[in-house]
Amino acid sequence: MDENSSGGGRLSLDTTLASQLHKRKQSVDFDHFTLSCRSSNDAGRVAEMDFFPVEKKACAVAVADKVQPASLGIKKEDFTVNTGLRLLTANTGSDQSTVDDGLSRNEDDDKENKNELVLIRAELYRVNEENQRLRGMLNQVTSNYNSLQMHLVALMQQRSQRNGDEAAADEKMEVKQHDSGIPLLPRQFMDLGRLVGMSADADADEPSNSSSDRSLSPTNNVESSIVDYHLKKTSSIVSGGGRGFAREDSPDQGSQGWVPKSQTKVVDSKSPEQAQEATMRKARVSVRARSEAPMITDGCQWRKYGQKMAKGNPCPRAYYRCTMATGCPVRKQVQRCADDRTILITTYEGNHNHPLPPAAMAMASTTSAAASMLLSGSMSSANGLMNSDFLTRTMLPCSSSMATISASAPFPTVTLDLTHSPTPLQFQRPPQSSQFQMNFPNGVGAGFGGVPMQPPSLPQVFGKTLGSQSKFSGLHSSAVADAVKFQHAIVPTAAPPSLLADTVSAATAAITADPNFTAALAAAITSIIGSKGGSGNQTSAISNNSNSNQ
DNA sequence: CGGTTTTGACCTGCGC
DNA sequence: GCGCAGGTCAAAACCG
Repeated sequence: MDENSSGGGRLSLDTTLASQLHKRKQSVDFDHFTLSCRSSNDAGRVAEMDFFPVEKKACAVAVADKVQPASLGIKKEDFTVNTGLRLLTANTGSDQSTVDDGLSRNEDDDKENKNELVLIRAELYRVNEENQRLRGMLNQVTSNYNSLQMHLVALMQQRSQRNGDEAAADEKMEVKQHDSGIPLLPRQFMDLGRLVGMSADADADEPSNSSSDRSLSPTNNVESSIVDYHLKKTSSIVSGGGRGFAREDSPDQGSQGWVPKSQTKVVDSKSPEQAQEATMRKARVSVRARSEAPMITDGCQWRKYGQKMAKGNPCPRAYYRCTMATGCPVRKQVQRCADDRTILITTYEGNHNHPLPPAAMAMASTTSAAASMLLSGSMSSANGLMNSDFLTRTMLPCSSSMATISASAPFPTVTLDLTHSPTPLQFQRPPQSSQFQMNFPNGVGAGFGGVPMQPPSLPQVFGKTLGSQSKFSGLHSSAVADAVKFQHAIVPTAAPPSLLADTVSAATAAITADPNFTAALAAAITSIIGSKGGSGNQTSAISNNSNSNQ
């Protein structure tokens, strides 16, 4: 746990506070608003920055409104406003001017100031509460929307099952559309989008976990709910078991943790179709990132349990198991790219069966979300089978983050390629660390740096964009594809609130993960303002980056 | 001394 | 059935 997070939490500030300060005639220069933050483990060190640049004043207020103390991992009692403001507001005005006015008057002013301070605190607290209440309402609405959407999907699936020829007809239509130059959405992708929405829905439907609750007490509820949704949905098909990297197919196994090989054999009585289904669900999330370090920092504790020379790669592949809780089924493989040794490929599988620290939440929820997205896609086509001939491709010039969804058997894999175009949110750890931090460019799925993302992160981002905002420039059908690659680029026209929240969260991730607070915060603000403006840089792409490892 | 890493052996699935 | 490759086990070595 990075203790800096508590210091960073004092960023929280809103318009009420600003107006109160204005009333007090403290000439707070918002053009050069200096905010101080004291790190609890770094006493005396004050990080300062020009918090509200002139041209972004308006946005800055919104930003301050969006930066939830809860999302920063701080408690309400840490919500001290006076510390930073008093110290470093450039021209503190009355407080200091009273020095010459005599002692009694000074005391009166002090009392008055204290009273006002109490009021400000109360107001701030109230606004914060209201903010969280609104978030809860938003969650509720989203939940309702998603459940309706789920109903719709279910109905549509029933319909498509009734009509066996529908799939063929759809393909014909798609080809027809393609010929006519209309951007079209392959059937699988439409289903994928919808079901991804359902993933987020499963998350949102979790009754006892409002967003505020989750943000205050980070657990793995997010990811488990997302993935459990799919696992529950397929539990009648998937009998679990199997061998190797993905043994935790069934939720029961997942919750019980690591199951010895001998025990997994018992449940291995399934038909070939079921076996195929099970295989399809061994989803992995692979992360490609440039690093000289042997391993990326994802907030979890890992124990190496094996190393192998993989075929076609001179670099050995290392196998790690999560050791944050006994029996945690999560594993990861780490290997350097054969083509470019500076690229580190980390492949995650499984879901944590224990509470995660904020630092681990980000990666866990992201990988889990990506996996669930993949699983959604794999089971979403009408017959529950992946059509390996679909190859959809769109590469947009502004896309800076890359993700490949490879559904090639036996392990469908989402590859997140972070080796392109570094962004403001990408911070390197200081040299003394043997590991490094990374973030999704533009905050999409961000949070690898080690701080909680807002719960419905990746699935929501992908789901929404896949479902409603994506534009396919073309459809390419290939019968010789040895690996199924869905390629998809997304250009949101405006950042949805959840995305913005994710961005903020990602920004806080960077802040708490990186000692260079000022730069991190600047990057965060830039990121947020960029997404608020809907300038189109909130771009996510699922593209064809072949993972040589998979 | 307990936890982690190393490394060779072993197991299983898959293709031929 | 055989060989190969991926993945895991577990004993030994290592480390703080």
